[in-house]
This record gives sequence, C-alpha cells and structure tokens, in this order.
Amino acid sequence: MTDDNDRPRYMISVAAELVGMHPQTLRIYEQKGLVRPKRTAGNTRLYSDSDVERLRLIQQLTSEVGLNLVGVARVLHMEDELRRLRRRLERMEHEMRRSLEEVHRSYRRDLVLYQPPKPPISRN
Amino acid sequence: MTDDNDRPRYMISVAAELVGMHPQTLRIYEQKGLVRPKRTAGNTRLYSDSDVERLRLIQQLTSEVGLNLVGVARVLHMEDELRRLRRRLERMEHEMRRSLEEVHRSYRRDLVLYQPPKPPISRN
DNA sequence: AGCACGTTCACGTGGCGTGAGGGTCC
DNA sequence: AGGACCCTCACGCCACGTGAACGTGC
Repeated sequence: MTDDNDRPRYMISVAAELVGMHPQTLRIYEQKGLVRPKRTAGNTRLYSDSDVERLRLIQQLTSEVGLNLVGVARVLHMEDELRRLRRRLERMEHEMRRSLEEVHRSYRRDLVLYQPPKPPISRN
Repeated sequence: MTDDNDRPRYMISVAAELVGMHPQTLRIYEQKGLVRPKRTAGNTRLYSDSDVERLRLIQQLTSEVGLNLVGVARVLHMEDELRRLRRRLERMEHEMRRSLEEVHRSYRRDLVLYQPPKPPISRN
C-alpha cells in the first residue's frame, strides 16, 4: 500500500510525458490544489507514481467526462468519501456477524455448564 | 414527504422568476437532464416546488461553487449516493443493536428453563 | 554555457448564459 | 389577435489549455 508509490521521482517534463499532457497544465493543476508534487531543495517539482496516477484520473474526468477543475476537485473528494463509507459499511457487516456469533458462543458455553447431566439438550 | 411538493404548478416564466434565472437557462438545464419538469397536454413545461428547489440547488453549484453543468449532474448524483449510504449505515447500527439485544433476551429465556434448581448461577 | 526548471502574460477554443427570430397553442 | 409558450441560432464572457518571454538553478 504505502510502498514507494509515493516516492518523488519524476520532474515535470517526465511526468507530463508519462500522461501525455502539457507541463504548464500540470502546474495549473497544482495551483488549483488537484495534485501536490513534492519539491527539491531547488524548488523543482517531483511527481510520485501516485501523483502520476492521479493525473491520469484528472485527465479522464476533464477530457472524457467533461468536468471543469472545480468539478474534478469536488468529485475526487466525494469519491474518497464514498469509498470511506462503503468500507465502513462492509466492516460493520463483518463486525455484526462476528458479534452475533460471539454472543451465541458465549451463551452456548454457559448452557453446557449448566445443563443437567441426565437428559441431553435437544436442538432444532 | 411525497406531499404536493411534486405537483406541477408553475410554467417556465414563473419558475424562472422564482429563482431569478433566465427562462432559456431552465430549458438548457432540462435538455442536459438536470431537471425534469412535467408538461401540459400543449407541451408547456410545468415546474413543481421540488423542481424549483432543485433549480436553487443547481444555481448554488454553478454560480457559487463554480461547477459546470456536467459537474452539477455528477455532484447531485453522488450526493444522493452519499445520503443513501449514510442512511443505510445508520439503519445497520440500529439493526445491530437490536439483534444483539434480541439474542441476549432469547438466551436468557433458555437459561431460565435449563438452570438446575439447586446451585444458583454464579456470574462474573 | 546550456538546458530544463520556475513564474507570468497572451491567445484560441469551447461551455454557458442571454437575447432575438420565427412558429404554435390557448 | 395577443401573449406566452415552443425551438434554434447568434453573440459575449469566462475557464481552460497552450505557448512565449524572461528569470533561475544545476
């Protein structure tokens, strides 16, 4: 997950080449807060692979979907939110199943302890 | 909820007046699928109060937020999705609590049936 | 010294709002 | 017949992408 996909690698001309965009466009995207490449000590932008991937996503949203840059920012943020909610929902489903089983197990333990030795418990 | 907020009421000039927009703009919005006013037999658009409210929302997203129309459509749709997920999450929380209590109650009933009359149940 | 970087400004294109023209329904 | 509706076309403005100019870092 957090491997070196985030390591700053490419300067702007390379990154632009990778995604087939104008370097100036990438600068505009940064200015509007759509990507946040790191900088060298000499103030040169360095794009990570994650940044490049994000650029491709932005490209898709603008050129194919037709969003303007405000829309791209908004949609990217809302997609994060959606992913978060879906994950949370899924985890809650698991948690729910787990808890129910846990309770069942706990009570069955009690039942075993307390059951009279003679008649076996009949279960359906 | 589904009272007469959905009843077709205002023709385009009135609706446009209500929200302070150009009638032609409303036609464009319909053409792009952002609002779907009903029509009279004579093909005249009739906007409901819900439609008018939606128009105000669209107005906010375009003029204040700065979205283009594609963005408005997308954002409106994603907001619906977000609301749906949040509601579902909330209902699941309730359901989880309810189920757990239910199971507890069910087992306690059993415990009463099965507990031996002599030694009292010791609990930690 | 040279090349790619940095920023700022200028231009072209396209989306969107607004208006006009012409036809149709009450 | 008049007025508001319908639709289509035309114009203006602004956002965005692209390029040029000029300065700076390696």
